[in-house]
Amino acid sequence: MTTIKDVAERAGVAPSTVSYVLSGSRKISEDTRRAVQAAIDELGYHPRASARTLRSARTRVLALAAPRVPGAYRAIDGRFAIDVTDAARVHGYDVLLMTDSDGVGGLRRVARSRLADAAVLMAVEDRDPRVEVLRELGFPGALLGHDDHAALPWTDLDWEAAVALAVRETAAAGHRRILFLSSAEHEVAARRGYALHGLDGARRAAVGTAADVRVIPSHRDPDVLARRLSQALAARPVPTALVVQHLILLPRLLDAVAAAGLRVPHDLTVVLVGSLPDELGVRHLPRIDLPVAEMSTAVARLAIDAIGPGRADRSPTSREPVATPASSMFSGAPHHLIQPRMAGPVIAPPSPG
Amino acid sequence: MTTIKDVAERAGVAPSTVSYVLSGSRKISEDTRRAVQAAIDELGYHPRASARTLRSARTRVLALAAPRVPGAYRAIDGRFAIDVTDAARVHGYDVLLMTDSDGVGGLRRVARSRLADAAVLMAVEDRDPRVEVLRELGFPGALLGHDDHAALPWTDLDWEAAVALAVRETAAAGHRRILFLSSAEHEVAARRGYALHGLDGARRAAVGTAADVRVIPSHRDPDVLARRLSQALAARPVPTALVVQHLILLPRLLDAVAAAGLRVPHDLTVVLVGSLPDELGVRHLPRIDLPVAEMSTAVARLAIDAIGPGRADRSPTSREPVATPASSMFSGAPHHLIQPRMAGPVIAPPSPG
DNA sequence: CCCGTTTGTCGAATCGATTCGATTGATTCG
DNA sequence: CGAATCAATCGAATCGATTCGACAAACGGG
Repeated sequence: MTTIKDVAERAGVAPSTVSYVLSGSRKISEDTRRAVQAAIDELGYHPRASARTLRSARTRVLALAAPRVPGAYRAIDGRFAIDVTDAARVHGYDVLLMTDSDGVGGLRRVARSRLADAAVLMAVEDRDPRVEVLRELGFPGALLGHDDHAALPWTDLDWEAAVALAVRETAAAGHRRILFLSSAEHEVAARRGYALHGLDGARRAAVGTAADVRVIPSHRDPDVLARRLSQALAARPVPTALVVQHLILLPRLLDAVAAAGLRVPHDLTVVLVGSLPDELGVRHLPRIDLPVAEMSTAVARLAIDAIGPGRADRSPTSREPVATPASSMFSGAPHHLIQPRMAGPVIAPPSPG
Repeated sequence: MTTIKDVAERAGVAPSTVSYVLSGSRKISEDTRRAVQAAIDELGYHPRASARTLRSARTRVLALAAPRVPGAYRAIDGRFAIDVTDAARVHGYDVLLMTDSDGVGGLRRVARSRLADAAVLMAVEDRDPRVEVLRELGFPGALLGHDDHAALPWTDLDWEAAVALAVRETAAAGHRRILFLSSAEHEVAARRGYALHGLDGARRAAVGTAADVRVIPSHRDPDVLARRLSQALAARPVPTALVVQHLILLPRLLDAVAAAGLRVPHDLTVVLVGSLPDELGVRHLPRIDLPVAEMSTAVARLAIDAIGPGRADRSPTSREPVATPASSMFSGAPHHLIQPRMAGPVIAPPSPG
C-alpha cells in the first residue's frame, strides 16, 4: 500500500528523487540518499512491478512454455523448469510457466498482453507451431532443443557427439559387439533433433571403431521394445554392451535384460545417454547425462539477450554481436551446442567367458 | 504497439467506450460494439497487462513456490506445477514459478512488488518459513500439503485414510502378516504431515484387522533401508505383503526384494501409497495414487478464493463464507481433504505355499 | 564581482488501461 | 409543448512509477 509518494513525503523530497536513489541513474547527495533509504526501510517500501512495467515497457519476466506433450509429462521437464527459473533469476528475471493446454493460445496471449519480455520453448519439435507464433508476433525467444527450421537462438546437447562418444568409449573398453537402442520410432518419424542426431552419432562411431555396432530402433510400446531387445540379445556372436538413448522405458528394459538371464554389467554392459530422475536409481551405470543446468543457464541467457532495449533505453551505441561457439553445422542463430561428458563408473570390459 | 487509443480512433469513439466494449460493464449499442470489435480485430489489439494491473490492483497471476528441497528435486513436483498452472488458467490466472534458491527472499520480493495476487506453496513443511512470510505481509495463499500450524487454506490427500485403506484391503485379500514401510525417519523427525498421518493410518488399521501389521521405519540411505527390509522379510512367520509409503527408493527396494529371492507378487505382494513418475514403470502394482490433478485444482481454487476484491470492486455486499468439506480434525482454514482410492490391479492373495 | 558551469533536486509529462460523473440526444408523459 | 427520464457515449481523473527539462544554489575563473 505504500508508494513512492509516501516515501518521498517522509523523506521530505520529491518522488523523482526517490526514483533516482533507487535506480542510481542520477547523482544524489549522500545526505539525501540516507534520508530516502531510511524512509524506504521504515515504510518497507517496494516498487510496484506493474507501474514499472507500464513506464519502462519491460516486465523482467520470461515465459517458459512447457513441452507440447498431449497428456504425457516427462519428469526431466520439471527439473528444466526449476533450473531455467534459477538461471533467469541471476539476470533479474522471473518465470511465467505456460502449459500447452490451449495449444499455442497461451503463448500468443502472454506475448500480446506483454506479460513477459521473451519466451523459452521447452522440447521444441520439427515445425513447432509455437515457433511460428513467436515469428508472427515478433516476440523474442530461445529454444531448449534444436530444430533447423526455427531461426531462433537455441541450446542443446550435441547428441551426435554424445552417442558417438558413448559408443567409442564402449569399444575402447574392449567390447566388439555393441547394441545401440536408439530413440523410439515415432520420435524419429517426428524428426526430433535428438533422435536424428543420435542415430548419426552411432553410425559415425561405427565407422571409426573395430567394434560391430548394431542399431535397434526403440518403440514406445514396452512389449515391442522387449521383443526387439531379446531378439537382438540372442544373436550370435553375443553382444556384450548396450548403449541406450531411449531412457523412458529403462526400468522395463532392465527387466527384459534380467528376464533373458543376463546380469548387468557382468554379462551385459549398459551405457546410458540422456537423463532420468534420480528416483530411478540408475546412477550406478556409466552414462552421459543431459546437462540440464548448463542448458538452462544457456537458454535463459539467450532469451534475455534477445530482448531489445526498453523504452527509455534508446542509447545510440551499436549493439555487440552475440558470441557463439564455433559450429558451422547449424543455422545462423546464436546457440550453445554442449559437448558430452561421460559420468558415473568406468565402462566394464566384456567378461572373458 | 497498438493501444486502446488507436482502437478508439479507428472506430471513431472514445477510449472509454472501447474499454466498456471489452469489459461489458456498461451498456453499448450494437452498432458501436461492432465497429469497435472490427477495429480491434483489424489492429490485432490486446490490452497491456501492466496497465490493467496498475489500475485494477489485480495481476491475475499466482505465485507457485517450489518445494524447499535443498538441491534435491522430486519428479512429481513438475507434474504439480503443470497441473496447478492448468487449474489456474481455468479461472483466468497465470502462474509465476518460484524456486527456493534465495530462501524466502523470492517469495517476499514477488509479494511486495505485487507480481502476483496470491501464492501456492508446494510441499509445505512444519513451521515453514514461507508461511511466516505470507502471514507477515498479509499476502493470500494456499498450501499443497498440510501443516497444523499454518492458518492457511490447504489441500492434501488424507494420508491416514490412505494407508489405513491400503492395509485393510491387503488384509481383506487374505494377508495375515503385513509389513508397512513408512516414510523415512528424517521425514517423521521433520514432522511432515504425510509421514505422521501415514503412521497413524497404519496403527489404526492394525487395530481393526485380523492381520499382524508391522511398521518398518524407512531411511533415506538405500543401504540402511535394504538392511532393515531384508531383516523384516526374514522374520517368521513370513510376511506375505508389503505396503510402501516411502516410494522414492522403490527401485532399490524392489532390487532388495529380488535379492532376497522373492518374486512379486507371487512371494510378496507389494502395495504402494503415493505417486511416482510413469517412467518408473510401476503402474502394474496395486496402489493408491497421489491425486495430483485433484489437489492442483483444489489448491488453485483456494488460493484464488483467498484473493480480496480489486480496487474498483468495492461492492457493499457481504462475502459468502467459503464452503469446506466436513472434517473436524483440522484447523479452521478452508481446505480440501481428499479421500484415497485404490488403483491398478487387485491385490493378490498370499500364495498357498 | 559577474558570468558560466556544475551539482542536486524538483515538477510535470508519460506509460495504457479503467471508471466515475457529465453530457447529449431521443423518448415519454402530464 | 416543456419537463422529466433514459440510453449511449464522452472526458477527465486515476493507478505508481520513470525520466526529461528546468531551476536554484554553489562554485570557479577571468
